Amino acid sequence: MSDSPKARRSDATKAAILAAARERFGHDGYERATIRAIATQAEIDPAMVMRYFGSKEGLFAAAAQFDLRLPDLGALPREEIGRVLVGHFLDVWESGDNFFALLRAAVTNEAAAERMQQLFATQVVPAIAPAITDPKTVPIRAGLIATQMLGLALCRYVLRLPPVVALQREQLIALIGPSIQQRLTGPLA
Amino acid sequence: MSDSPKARRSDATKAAILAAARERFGHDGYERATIRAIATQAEIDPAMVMRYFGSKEGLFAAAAQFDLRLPDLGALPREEIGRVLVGHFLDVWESGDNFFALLRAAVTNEAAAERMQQLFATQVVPAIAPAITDPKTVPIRAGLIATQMLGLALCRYVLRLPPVVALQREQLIALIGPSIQQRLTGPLA
DNA sequence: AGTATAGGCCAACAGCTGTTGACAATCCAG
DNA sequence: CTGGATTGTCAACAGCTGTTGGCCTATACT
Repeated sequence: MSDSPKARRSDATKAAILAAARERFGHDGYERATIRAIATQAEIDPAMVMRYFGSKEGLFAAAAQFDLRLPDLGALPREEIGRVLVGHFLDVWESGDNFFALLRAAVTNEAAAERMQQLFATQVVPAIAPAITDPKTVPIRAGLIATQMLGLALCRYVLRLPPVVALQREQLIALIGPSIQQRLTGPLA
Repeated sequence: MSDSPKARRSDATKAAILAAARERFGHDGYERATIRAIATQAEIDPAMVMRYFGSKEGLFAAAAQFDLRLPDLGALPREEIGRVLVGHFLDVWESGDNFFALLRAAVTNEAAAERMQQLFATQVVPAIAPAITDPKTVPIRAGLIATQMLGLALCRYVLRLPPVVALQREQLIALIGPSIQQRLTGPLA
């Protein structure tokens, strides 16, 4: 409540646009999500989107800033880290933040893919680092964990492979948690 | 050479269109790959695409039929199956077949996602089955393997996360092969 | 009060999209 | 050679896209 110079009246509109944008981008992907559809859902005029965000790319850049809110792994019992991580990722995907917007867009849009790389480098790698003894192996371990977690999200929420959809939260944690744990604290090969 | 009634002269054109379609769909995704761009690359008129494939959807359906050519896992030493599978998947992704066309499209296109489910059910599950002792666990094990392998392709070839790109073929086989092996022959949880 | 300014809407633009139909060229059987 | 079918080209369509500038209204400041 200190870093906001003035509470402009348009902030509510901006927020509505951003919320609608995350939903449309997440549901339709970057190309099929039209500014007109986003504006209609936000109950404003398409021209407002251009006024506040400059262009469709600008809107996406603003809508694709996410905070994974990864927990402090150093404060956890070492054997539980894997399971906690899996549970946390499931929470993120099933939250209303529409993380799908970034994933769906990153697959067909170069700029979105770069944003995904940034998110990996600035949030995933640092969060995972304290759980790993040999600092040199941090990027590789983080990368391998990303393949498993993003692959899970891809198969479960995007492609909806039936056996992966059928698994319940607790089963997923029990099945994948140990694998993640292995990537963190086990030998690399 | 028996099921082809006549070798029509247009078969070459059809093949050129399909090749160009796989490349454009794979590089740009379903929405951004335009019929005009595909036709230009195939050096024919856009109208030919409509004549031979009916619509853009029809073209994609024809272009998105892939054969993973999965090896007979029953003929392999049990301990090598994981590594062989990882190597084979890397081959598939790096082959000229543009399997990316299906993956990229499946993320933003519902019909393509269903095709991916079909491919999983008709090729991956049956191929993996002979390596698994308890038949009841086949779909779950196949699903978990899919999350790891598709996640690897996503992070390495689509998102291009630097640590995952940096790993070489042999390293990937050494790192991920045992995990796949575990999913196949190890205990489920 | 009056006025500058921010918030919002409308209509229109140029460009691209998938798709279509009419027309020309080539091939092949009789 | 003749006639029909197969290949191919061209131009155009209706619709949708991101984006723009003008215009009106309501708020906030002096």
